[in-house]
Amino acid sequence: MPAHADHLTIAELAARSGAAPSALRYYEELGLIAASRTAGNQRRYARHMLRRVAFVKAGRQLGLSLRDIKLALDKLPANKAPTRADWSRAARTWQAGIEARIAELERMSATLSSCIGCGCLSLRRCALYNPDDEAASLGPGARWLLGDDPPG
Amino acid sequence: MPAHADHLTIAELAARSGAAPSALRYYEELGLIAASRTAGNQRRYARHMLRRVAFVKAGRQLGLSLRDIKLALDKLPANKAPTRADWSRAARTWQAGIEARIAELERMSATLSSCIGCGCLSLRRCALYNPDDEAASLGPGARWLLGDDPPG
DNA sequence: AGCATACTTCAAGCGAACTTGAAGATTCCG
DNA sequence: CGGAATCTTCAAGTTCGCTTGAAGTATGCT
Repeated sequence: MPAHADHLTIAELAARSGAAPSALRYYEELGLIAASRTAGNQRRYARHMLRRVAFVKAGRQLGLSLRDIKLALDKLPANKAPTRADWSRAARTWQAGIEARIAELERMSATLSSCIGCGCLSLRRCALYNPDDEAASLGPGARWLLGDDPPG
Repeated sequence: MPAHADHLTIAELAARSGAAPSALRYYEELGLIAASRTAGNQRRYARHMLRRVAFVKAGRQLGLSLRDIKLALDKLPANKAPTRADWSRAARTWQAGIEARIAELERMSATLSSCIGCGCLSLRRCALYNPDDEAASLGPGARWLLGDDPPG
């Protein structure tokens, strides 16, 4: 079952991408990748599909849903090998998101370590040792730890 | 249905924590939070449970599973208000993980921007424009983008 | 041509994290 | 004490991202 010239069988694509065959079929079902078919209805993948699968895995690693990944993939040509510029555009889609996520984690990390390091002197900002009544006074309460702004 | 003195009804805890009542019951089922009961079997939460719920939400925000969050929560006293030191210990559990995740995202971000910025001169390290054959030569292929080390 | 291996579809299952709905009990304001 | 609003349990449903299995077909070496 070695691949003919420039096409990969599903097992080959699976082996090289690190995604299971069942996952690849699922991705196809969702429209993230595509395959041509042999006379006998078996999938054959163009080599550039490998890159699409890598892109999917990268996105998953970033915590993106397949739906979001598809949005990025939809911007590049489906049936011919994307150019370097195509991939650049797709990758750029994610830069802002990654940076935002990093900033969020750093904020979280700072919040947690201020609780740890300072003995919680800054009660107004300490989500975990914030007196309940103070948290309650903010309305929905303690929500600001989770994305909203702290109260001042 | 305002809360008696120092206990919260499930709706009150929900409103103040931002978690749905159904989620709170689910958390209880998993042992992340606990409640006492009225004579008529309704839940009443001690105020410090608000902090536990905030901790759960913080963990979810970090991308942790409820199972992992439980592991952290299990280290602090279940039925009395944890001390500042207790919370510090619990929060410290997550510091390393957050930092690792930040590092991972930064690595990812760098990989993607090298693809974008440099015109993919560094083909050996560019996951998205890596020639297929090179990726294939690494065995399972392109996996290093996703957590393993790059090949050199 | 024979035969092992790999492929196909389709339906069902799974685990995580909840939500929804039904049927019934409780709480508490007036 | 009446009754609306809230609570209870329990079972089932939902979305996501797959995996598993059954039943049947194709591929490709010898």
